[in-house]
Amino acid sequence: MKLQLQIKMNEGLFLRNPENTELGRSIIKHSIQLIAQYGFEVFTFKKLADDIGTTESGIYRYFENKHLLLIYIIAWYWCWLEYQIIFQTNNIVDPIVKLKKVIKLLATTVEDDESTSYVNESLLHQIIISEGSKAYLTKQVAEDNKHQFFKPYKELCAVVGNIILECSPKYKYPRSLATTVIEMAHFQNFFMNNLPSLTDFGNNKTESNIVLFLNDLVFSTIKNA
Amino acid sequence: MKLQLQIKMNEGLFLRNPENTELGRSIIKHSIQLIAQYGFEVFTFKKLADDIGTTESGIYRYFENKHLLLIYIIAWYWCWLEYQIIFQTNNIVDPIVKLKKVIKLLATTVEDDESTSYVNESLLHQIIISEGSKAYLTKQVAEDNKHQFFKPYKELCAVVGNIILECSPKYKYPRSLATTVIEMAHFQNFFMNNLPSLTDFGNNKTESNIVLFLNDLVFSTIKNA
DNA sequence: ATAAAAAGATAGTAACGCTATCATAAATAA
DNA sequence: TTATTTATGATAGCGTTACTATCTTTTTAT
Repeated sequence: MKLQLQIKMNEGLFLRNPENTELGRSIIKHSIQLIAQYGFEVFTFKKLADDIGTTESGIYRYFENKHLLLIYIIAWYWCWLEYQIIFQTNNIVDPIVKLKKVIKLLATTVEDDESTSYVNESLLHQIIISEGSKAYLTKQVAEDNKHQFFKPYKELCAVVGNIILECSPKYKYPRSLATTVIEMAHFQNFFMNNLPSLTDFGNNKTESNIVLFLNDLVFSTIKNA
Repeated sequence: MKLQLQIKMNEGLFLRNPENTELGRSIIKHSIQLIAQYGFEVFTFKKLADDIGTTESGIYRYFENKHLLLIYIIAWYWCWLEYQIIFQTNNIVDPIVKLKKVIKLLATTVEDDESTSYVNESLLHQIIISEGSKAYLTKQVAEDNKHQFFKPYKELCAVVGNIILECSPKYKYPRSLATTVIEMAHFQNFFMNNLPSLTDFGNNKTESNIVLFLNDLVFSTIKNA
């Protein structure tokens, strides 16, 4: 059995749906590669066009600008991750086991998902770590938010927040703790690999250490409620 | 008595020391205003030059590019904040009281410091919230780190981490917890004001709520060690 | 076979991110 | 005081970025 996973994206993010055409899928695939390689600031539509073997105008028919393309691929990742979390925690009764699983999924590099042919989740995970917050840390955040561009991220936070509440119904800050865990799953990873003295993982740079840190943080906090 | 606070900045950040000349101080002052107003992406040296009443070449004599200027003003803020923390926690014996004071300083909007004439700390605090992580979330982070551009941030984290250790000598992740508190002091603020459903402060958007959240997070965690 | 949709090709434009040069004004040293 | 460095101002130029526009060719659906 081979299933294809389709994610329904917000229509305001693109001019033409990239999932429907060969060129569109190519844009997604190559933009993930190039943003991971160059970083978002250095990435341009010209480079993307050259890499694909098309022209800038070809890209502009799909995305208004590179900021919306970034939001698109990041939103895609949050959708995909939420699905992973729901799928992988399904049938787990104990909310504590569930929350541990979620933390592990958040803080661990993903393997490339075969059911999404033109998306490399592993590269995308790297992009989330280095570029993720650039999606909303802008002056247009209110405008973008009105268009619901951050809904997938919000939904993921809601899912994580609800599991936190299952574990500890009296805890007062489930959503802020959820965003803390999600952001720190990525920031601690970035710091560990780039500015290790900001972390306690300098001697042993493994993701499992980040998981241990986050587990300790979360469960100490909610136990205390 | 009127003291002038001088902060010794890393010489690699500038071509000509902006603190030593009228134009240099004007560049710092106006860049803080403009970055706060436009956001870093939209901010340009041309706009800065027009705002000051000089030319682009004037700016380029002080800073190689806008990225280094951003790092400069952010590093300046971390230096200033570390000084504030050391000053304001001086003579406090109880490390728990000290740590609470630190969290408050991190998460609360500062008033403009009179002893630093050309820097508006309140605007700078806004810049830290919205643009702070853009200083290091780049592909040049290793290069910039070699030049010690992030030393002030690291030092601040070390100071906070040490106070955490004073409170709880057995706690295993003092530095990661320090970066978590510092980053979340700013991210929760950004979320509260721009994407409030990511936090638990939607009904009552005050910084004191963020302080309460962070206090609960930190003290639950280290108590548990 | 025909129409519609998608892609390719090319051109153009304002702004951005610089570098270079030359003139002038202000501070300082001989 | 004169000479000289140092800082600033003014202008020009260049390759790239971030688009917009138009026209042609190819692919796909009816």
